[in-house]
Amino acid sequence: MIEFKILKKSKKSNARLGIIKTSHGLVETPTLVPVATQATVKMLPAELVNETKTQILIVNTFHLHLKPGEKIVKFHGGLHRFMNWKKPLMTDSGGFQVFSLGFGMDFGINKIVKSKTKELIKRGQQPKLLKITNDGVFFTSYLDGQKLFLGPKESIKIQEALDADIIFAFDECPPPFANRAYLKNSLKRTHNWAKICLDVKKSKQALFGIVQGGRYKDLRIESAKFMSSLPFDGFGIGGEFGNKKSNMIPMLKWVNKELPENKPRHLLGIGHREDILPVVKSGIDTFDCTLPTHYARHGVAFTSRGRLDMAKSMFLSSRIEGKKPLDKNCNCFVCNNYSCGYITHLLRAREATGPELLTFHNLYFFNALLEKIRGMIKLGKL
RNA sequence: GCGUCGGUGGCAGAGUGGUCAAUUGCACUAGACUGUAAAUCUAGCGCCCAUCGGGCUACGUAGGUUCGAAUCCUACCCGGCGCA
Repeated sequence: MIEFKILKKSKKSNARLGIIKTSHGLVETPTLVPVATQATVKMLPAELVNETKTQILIVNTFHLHLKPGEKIVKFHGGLHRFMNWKKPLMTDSGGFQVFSLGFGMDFGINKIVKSKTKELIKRGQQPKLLKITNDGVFFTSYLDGQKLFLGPKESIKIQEALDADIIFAFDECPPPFANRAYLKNSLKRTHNWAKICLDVKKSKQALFGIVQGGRYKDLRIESAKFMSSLPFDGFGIGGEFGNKKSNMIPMLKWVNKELPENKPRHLLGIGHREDILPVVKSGIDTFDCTLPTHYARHGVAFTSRGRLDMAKSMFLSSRIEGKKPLDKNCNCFVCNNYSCGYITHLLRAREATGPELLTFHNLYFFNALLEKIRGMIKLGKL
């Protein structure tokens, strides 16, 4: 069970300041939900994640089902105890893997397609490594080739065993350039699965339904209305947003307009630095993104002076750059204690501490930013 | 001194008469990454012009054999090892 309270609604935008109350504590919204796919934020022990101002994490059902299996997690007392995370948790349903291990992999594409692409994927078309049916999805495990099946029932059962505070309905995250017929069919399936998820769930966990519909306004609105009509505790907004990222904000506005105001809205898998403000202004309460942690491992630091590729030799040798912290406006222990030059050295020497420090900083940076945004909403400035 | 093995691009290390500007790894440079198959992937990496491509100089040094040599021969220089 969760409770959602809106503390303030902006007059300048659709932004809202809120609190999600769970049995593991409060989540002040809007907030980033860092990603802990395999029950860990890569590179950081839970104690350190806790010090990045992180309020809630999202863990992945698909990955934990494969390894170590939900029974093991349950044996250890559920996710919170297993991973020593005392604050709130979400689990994703595995729906994203329908895309990322399916068409995403086949075509080497991401959710947001930047180049102009013709509609490639037609109704009935199937990805190579998995088969999508009306009941669910047959996966071929990338770990050992074993066949496994994940549908709404299976996903909910696994998520119940994992025991996060908030769980998501099993959906299909459709590929960015599926044609309308494909998307319509996929949406029907996702809607059907949403009802099954609600029927099957026995636990007291909060269940969020996921709005899909691709880049089509009518499908998005239809999906938002459909999900709103069901007794979900909150909503996720997922999928692709067309060939241009600029389509995303209008889409969020269509959808958020239809969703009930008193329930939390989670945007799935979005969170570049420049996306955050418009997303919050559109009325999103929470959003998860691998960006801060993922890019950290690739040597990228997010700072108040922009995105820095810390592996570049200039940070090592430049007298000015080299001695500075990553971000003089940041108050994290990395910025308080370490220089750019040192971090660059660690990255180039392939020392794990490099990505570790960047992961910490990036999470702190994003969380501090959201804290600031919450402050602005409170003061009526946003 | 004699014998022997070897000297290849920033490094390591393939190639051992044409398909070699030279496999591969590292390093370096650039790019990508948004519900994580991701501490990953892609590309470039002798010099010069260039769109495909073309030209030049290169495999210790100097000669030679050959239509053609990083690859064979000779001498020299340098290094490892063995024997004096």
